[in-house]
Amino acid sequence: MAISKPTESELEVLQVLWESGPSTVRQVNDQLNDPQTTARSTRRSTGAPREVGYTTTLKIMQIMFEKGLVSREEDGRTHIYTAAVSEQDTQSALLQQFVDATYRGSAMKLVMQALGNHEASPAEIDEIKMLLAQLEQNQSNDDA
Amino acid sequence: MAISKPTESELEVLQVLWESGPSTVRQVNDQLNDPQTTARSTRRSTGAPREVGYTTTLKIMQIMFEKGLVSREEDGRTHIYTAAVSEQDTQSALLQQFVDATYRGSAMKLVMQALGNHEASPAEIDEIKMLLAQLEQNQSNDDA
DNA sequence: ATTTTTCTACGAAAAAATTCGTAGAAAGTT
DNA sequence: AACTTTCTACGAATTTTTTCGTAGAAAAAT
Repeated sequence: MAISKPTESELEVLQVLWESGPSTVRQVNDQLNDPQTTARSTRRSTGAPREVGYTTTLKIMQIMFEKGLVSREEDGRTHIYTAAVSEQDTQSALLQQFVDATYRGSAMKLVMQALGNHEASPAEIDEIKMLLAQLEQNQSNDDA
Repeated sequence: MAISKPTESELEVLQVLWESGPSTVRQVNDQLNDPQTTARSTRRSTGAPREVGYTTTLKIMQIMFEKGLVSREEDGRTHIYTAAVSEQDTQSALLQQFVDATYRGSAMKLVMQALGNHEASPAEIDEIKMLLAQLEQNQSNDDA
């Protein structure tokens, strides 16, 4: 089955779970409200860093549980939530949708723009070069 | 002022306007309902290719007009709509948000994944190499 | 000239996503 | 033991986005 697309809020929760590992609702909610945290980009950039209510986060995580995006385990009175979808797979799925919706399917256009916008470090550039070399390698193998 | 983030549907309309140029509501709606068209990826991939009603498209475009996402000109009884935001700028803005939301700000991770997933052609790889060379060039210039 | 089609405008229903209040149970505090 | 805090569950209000029905004017077709 395909990965059910998480909403914006659900993705924020997943980011926390991926980054911090299994967590309680309280821990996730604290992270979301922590202005230091790198996640919660959308909210952060939109002016006032509004507080997310605890029950709001709870509700979202309960919905995610129903959808199978997270699993949970009882620990006494509280629940410990764990991401049930991998970061890689989710990112891939979202990336595909994003490329289709925003770049009409042209992944290359996206790559070029991302590279152009981002100001890559030499190390990063080298990393990409290596990946490219690898891709070329595979290509000639396919021909043989 | 920052570009107001278009919704999914609004983006679909923009794609048509960017691709086909100034158009009437009728033309845009026809495009959206044309299964040949490359746009409307999200909808297409989601099972049945449901028809979008004319007044639905009309309404969306009217809202976009109010938001300033499109401009329009009267031509007799009908309106001819034109994208009021550039494809480049919009893509850049959306890309930024997407990178933040999905890759916690790491554009490189996105680039690597996009390249890995996509199966690039030799020509495309060359193009990227050139861009990389250019980026390196700029970098050494910065040092001087 | 009458009928049919094709527009826009408008409002509001429907659907999706987010937010939060309240209640009750369990744990922790004083 | 009484009080306060901290959980979950649940339902519902809010907000955002999408969809469409209806009305009336203009144009086109018969």
